[in-house]
Amino acid sequence: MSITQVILEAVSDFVFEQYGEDAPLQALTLQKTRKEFSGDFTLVVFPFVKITKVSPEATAKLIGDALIERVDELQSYNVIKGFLNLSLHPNFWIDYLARNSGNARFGFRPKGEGAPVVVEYSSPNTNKPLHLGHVRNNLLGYSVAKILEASGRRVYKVNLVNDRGIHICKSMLAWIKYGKGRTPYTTGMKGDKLVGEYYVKFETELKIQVGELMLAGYTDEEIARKDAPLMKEAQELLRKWEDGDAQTLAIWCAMNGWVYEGFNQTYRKLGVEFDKTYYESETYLLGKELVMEGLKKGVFEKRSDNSVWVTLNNDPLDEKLLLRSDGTSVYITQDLGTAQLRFDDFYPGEMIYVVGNEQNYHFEVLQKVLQKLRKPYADAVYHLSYGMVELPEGKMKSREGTVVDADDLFEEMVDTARRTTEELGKVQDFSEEEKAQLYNILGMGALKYFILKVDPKKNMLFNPSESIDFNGNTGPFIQYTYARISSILRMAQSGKPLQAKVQLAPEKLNLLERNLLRTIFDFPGVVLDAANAHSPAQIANYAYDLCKEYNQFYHEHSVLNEPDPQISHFRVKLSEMVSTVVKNAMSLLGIDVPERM
RNA sequence: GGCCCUGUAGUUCAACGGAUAGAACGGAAGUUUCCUAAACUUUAAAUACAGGUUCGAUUCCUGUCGGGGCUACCA
Repeated sequence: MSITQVILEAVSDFVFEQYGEDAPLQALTLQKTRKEFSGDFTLVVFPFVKITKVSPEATAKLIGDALIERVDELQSYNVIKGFLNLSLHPNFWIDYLARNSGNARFGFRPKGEGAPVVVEYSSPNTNKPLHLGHVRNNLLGYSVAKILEASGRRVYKVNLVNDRGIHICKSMLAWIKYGKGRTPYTTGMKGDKLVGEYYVKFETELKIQVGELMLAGYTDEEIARKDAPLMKEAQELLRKWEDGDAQTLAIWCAMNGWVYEGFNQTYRKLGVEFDKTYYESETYLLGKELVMEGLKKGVFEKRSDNSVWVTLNNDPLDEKLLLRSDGTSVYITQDLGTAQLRFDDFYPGEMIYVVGNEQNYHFEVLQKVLQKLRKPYADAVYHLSYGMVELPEGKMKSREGTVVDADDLFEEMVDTARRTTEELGKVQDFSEEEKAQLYNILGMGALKYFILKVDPKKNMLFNPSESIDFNGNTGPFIQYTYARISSILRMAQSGKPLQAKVQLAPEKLNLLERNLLRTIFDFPGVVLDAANAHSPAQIANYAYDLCKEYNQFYHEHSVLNEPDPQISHFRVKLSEMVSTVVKNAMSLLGIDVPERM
């Protein structure tokens, strides 16, 4: 039982024994004592006043006295207004370090036996290269998966590639017409970039045709778009594809292959990975079957034109199309199929979809449709909805060319890391390979931290003209703290392994050391909270706080130059513990930490 | 129109309904014979507005105003 449980149990025992009432459950929580007051844990006593019938101060004193008597680890308490600040005996903290020192998995739970979680993220289209929006998605998905794993869940990371549909046919068509047989191998271009070019080419050529049609008498641009020869051809290509036309499929395969090679490069750079990749081309048919199932069950309806619809909330305005009149599937059709497939593959207790908040409605609909189908996994669907990444001038728009390309961004970050590091001149003895590795760790770390420290559900702003900072509340700040500790540990060992034993006379424990231990103590709980909230931001903020505190300690107190050998060794072990927590926290964000920088 | 999200220093982000709303960047002023100054210290600067619930509201509720998204036989 953890010390917080011990204390809270003592509180509730005391209240019950003394007043014959159960303490309000909501009141039985401890918070971290704020810096400006002395103490480790704080109990807010206002909710107890009703029971004790005395003032908040008197109530706090009553509970405080009772706790001192009942909990051995407690040394003292103080009362400020209705706040009861509890201080543990220094021995508790010294012992806490001793108990956890050397545990490389501190803060992580072992894998549990419960139902697994499936986390879908990334989910790219094969007609466009990845951009900053995808970067947020990938980082969030990967990190949430890691955090859930650390909280003891079994996790499967899956990707769902949108590899079919009219948009793919557009880039195929443009490549057939204008591509002159260009390939990534003949041009040296990254595959996703090459294919993306033809998607753009389709749009520009289409625009020309639409312009001609408008001149020829069309009044509605929408209709002109639909009637344009290129659009007709694209639709024809889609029909050929669905009919299994060999030549069409061959081109489709080849072009998607190029794209996957490109994506994989980007994924490698990002450091994300998947346990399984689904392709829409392989799941949309199952989706159609589910629609048929719904028709049989009578929860969907077929119209005279053969299209299939579902009515939600008994509201005729809330009708959604599930199958087009020509029998082809729409977005939600294949999502029904993949949900089923995923359930059959993993029997998950939770299916997390990392998808932007512009699709909130879509996922509401998906869940309701699954409920109508009475699928056992309907309630397991969880949409991890995240806000968009905005530029100073607003939303990224591919048409206006304001999209921030993922690969370009990575390159810029790594380049900034190189320049910054070279200016500081601390790693001149590094080999070229070590340097390249370091710049990558730092540049990508800065980017990942920048994105993950923001609450997922909030929109965030990215300003391309101001590069991401390397000072202050940033990834490199945290990496720097880690590198500094590593340096101390190297020197402390200097050949021989560190003495494992932690011991210290209680009166020698100073305030900053105590603060650090108090913060380290919180890490396992932060991991669980972050898992419940699906929020890497909580991990990021925690890591920053810890590093901030360590840097203060580092500035105030010397570790290796401390004359008292017991204190010096204690500080080495404390530093080692901090570095473990920092490394573990950053690993949950998918961020590497360097031994030197 | 309907539905959903969101509004905190100049800027980018924090704050299970709890104490004097925290950081960072930028601004101002400092710290290096001492384990890495990508650090540390000091300083000015914010809860859009109006009600309500509560011992206590940035947080919950209502309204107004501002920003974003969705409301396709696109994905």
